[in-house]
Amino acid sequence: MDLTERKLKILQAVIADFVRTAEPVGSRTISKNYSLGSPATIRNEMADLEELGYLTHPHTSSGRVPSEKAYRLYVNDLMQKRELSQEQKDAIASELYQNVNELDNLIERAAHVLSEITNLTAFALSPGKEQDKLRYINLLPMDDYSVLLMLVSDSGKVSNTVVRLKAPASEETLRILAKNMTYNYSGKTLSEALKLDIIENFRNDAEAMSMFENAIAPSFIRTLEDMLNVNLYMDGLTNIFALPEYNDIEKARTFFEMINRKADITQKLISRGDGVEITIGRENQDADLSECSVITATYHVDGRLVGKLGVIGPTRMKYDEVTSVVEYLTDNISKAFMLTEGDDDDR
Amino acid sequence: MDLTERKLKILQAVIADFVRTAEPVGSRTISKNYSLGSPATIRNEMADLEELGYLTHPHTSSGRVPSEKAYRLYVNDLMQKRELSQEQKDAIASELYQNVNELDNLIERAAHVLSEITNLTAFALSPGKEQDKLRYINLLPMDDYSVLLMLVSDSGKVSNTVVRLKAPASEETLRILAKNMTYNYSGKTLSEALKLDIIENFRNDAEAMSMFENAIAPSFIRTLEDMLNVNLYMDGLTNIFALPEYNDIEKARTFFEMINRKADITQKLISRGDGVEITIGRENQDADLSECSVITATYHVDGRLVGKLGVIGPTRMKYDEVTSVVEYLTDNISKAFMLTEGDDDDR
DNA sequence: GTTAGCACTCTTCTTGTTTGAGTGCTAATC
DNA sequence: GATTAGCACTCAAACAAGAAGAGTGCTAAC
Repeated sequence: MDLTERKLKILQAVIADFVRTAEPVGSRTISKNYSLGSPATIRNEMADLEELGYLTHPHTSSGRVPSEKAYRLYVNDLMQKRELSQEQKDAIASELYQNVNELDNLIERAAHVLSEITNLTAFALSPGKEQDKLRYINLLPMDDYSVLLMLVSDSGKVSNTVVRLKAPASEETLRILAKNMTYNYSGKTLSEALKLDIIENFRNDAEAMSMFENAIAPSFIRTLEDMLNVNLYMDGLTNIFALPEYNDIEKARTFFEMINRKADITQKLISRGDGVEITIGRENQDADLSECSVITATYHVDGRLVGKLGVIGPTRMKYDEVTSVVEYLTDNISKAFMLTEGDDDDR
Repeated sequence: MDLTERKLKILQAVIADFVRTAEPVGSRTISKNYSLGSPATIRNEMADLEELGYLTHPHTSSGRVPSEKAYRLYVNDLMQKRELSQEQKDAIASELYQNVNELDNLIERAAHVLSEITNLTAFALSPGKEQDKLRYINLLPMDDYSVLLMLVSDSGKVSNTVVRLKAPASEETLRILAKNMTYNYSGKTLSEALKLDIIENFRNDAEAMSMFENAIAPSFIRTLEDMLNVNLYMDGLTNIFALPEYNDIEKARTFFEMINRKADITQKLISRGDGVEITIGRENQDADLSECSVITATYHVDGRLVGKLGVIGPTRMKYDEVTSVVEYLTDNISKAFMLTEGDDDDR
């Protein structure tokens, strides 16, 4: 089912025009702007392309619109990587190469600049921390009845919980507890720590044991889970208002409601493949995404922490440009993280 | 300019009907549903009310719509506090009385339940930390060239930054630095700490001094600022799609764009009065808010930490109900915070 | 002071018409 | 045999005219 040279060119022209204008593309337009033959010839070719499933017809007397199959062909075989413009690179640099307190902060900025450049809705997932190891555990007295439980992992992720006690704890007890917890958990990965039988280790100290069991342990688990949580950042939600696809208030509404189910989105993102992945229209399974395309890529930090970022938009999108930007961004996140930290020295 | 009893009743009826239906209210409707006289009488009264500025006329042959002045009168003099329904109380309880790691978490939930109950866009501002005192300062070695700077305030707020060093630091140096910082800053409020001349204190230790000046100090300031930041939580953004006021895509767009300028919103909220504050339409100053009403209230935690929460919606809103809910919520946040923490013991 | 009646206004809905972009097909042309 | 000109046909979108309906303001009667 190989397409002739001309058919490919016409298909590409239709895609290019439609992506730009969002209007069905007629034979006249193609004939005028690309020298591929007369309108009649183009029409014949288009009819063939339609029969092959690459183009569709909103109604008898309108121009052609690329099908998902056409976009897929374009993405797989036709499109070429684009070099980013200097402005785009600058925008990314000035957004990423700032001082950040936390890696999450950087990820958030990445989503921001991504949405600005692509004019689409962007999102980024903070790195999964499964492989993080506990590095520091402390119990800090706040007042008589409350203690701050603090955990730090070796990637610098900090999580903490205020624990309420039924009875005041002596500083000594807290010190022992913290020391004991450090001894038992430090160096373990977060997921390992969650699995250990945490009570076992305090058999020989009744007071510590009781406090640990009743108050600390549940908070400890909760804090570990909190550290494991990945965060989803989104930006550019209002960009869709500029798209004719979402001129219909109902469409806009469904989009926002879909994008608001953060847990779903997170899940969907996590389960996507590594590297750049493009899913078009109904390839996305989800009915709410059946008219959208999603482009994601995986970034690495330290060669160990791994997260995802990408955009979501109508199937009519600049696949070449967006793919290039997403790829460029993921390549630069790790670098940016190292550098921005280094910057502190120069302040 | 005192209104007669009947005029007041008619005005109230118009408001009630318009709030419910979003359609201009005609004299027939009022006459039918409230026994206040014949349509003709009502019409005469309405004409008077219009002259007095309480009602307006979209066009000659349509019913009346309450003006901002009418809503203001209603809010000030006519409306009565409503007792929350049991379901509403339950919804709030089940949302607030959960385990939370941080106060911010609770605030976020408050915004969530507020938007669910009112069907409007809700927001909540985490407490200002100006009065928080530094309780704990530590420097934790991560690897040879990076150190985790960690600050804890007495309200349990934790903030941290990974600091990159140019030269490796001995544990001893870090210990001394941390001790020194603790000595100098512990017990100071965050704002005080920001103002102190932080270099002065290390005159007598060249190595510590140099490291502090070059690497730690800037991060220290940044971390303090980070702790002082208030967070803005929003929920129920998509609720506006259900409102006829936002059937127009342009209106929806402006709303979202306005709500997306988080810094502006935060600023605007902070500058609002204490207690319950209601601003109607153009009372909000901001042009983007000229067709909205905003209801906010202040909550307290520990009698010291203070934040705000509220809703934003069209001027046509259930002022009585929303006010009651907002008030009820702020009253319960402090209680909930204490209780949820106590719950840990029972786990 | 209140109300019935009626002419009038203005929006909204429906229906019909026009316009224009674009197709498919046939026949002529290269 | 592929390409192109020509033409009839289709359909959406834009526009206009008319009908329906809700509601008003005013006058005159109660």
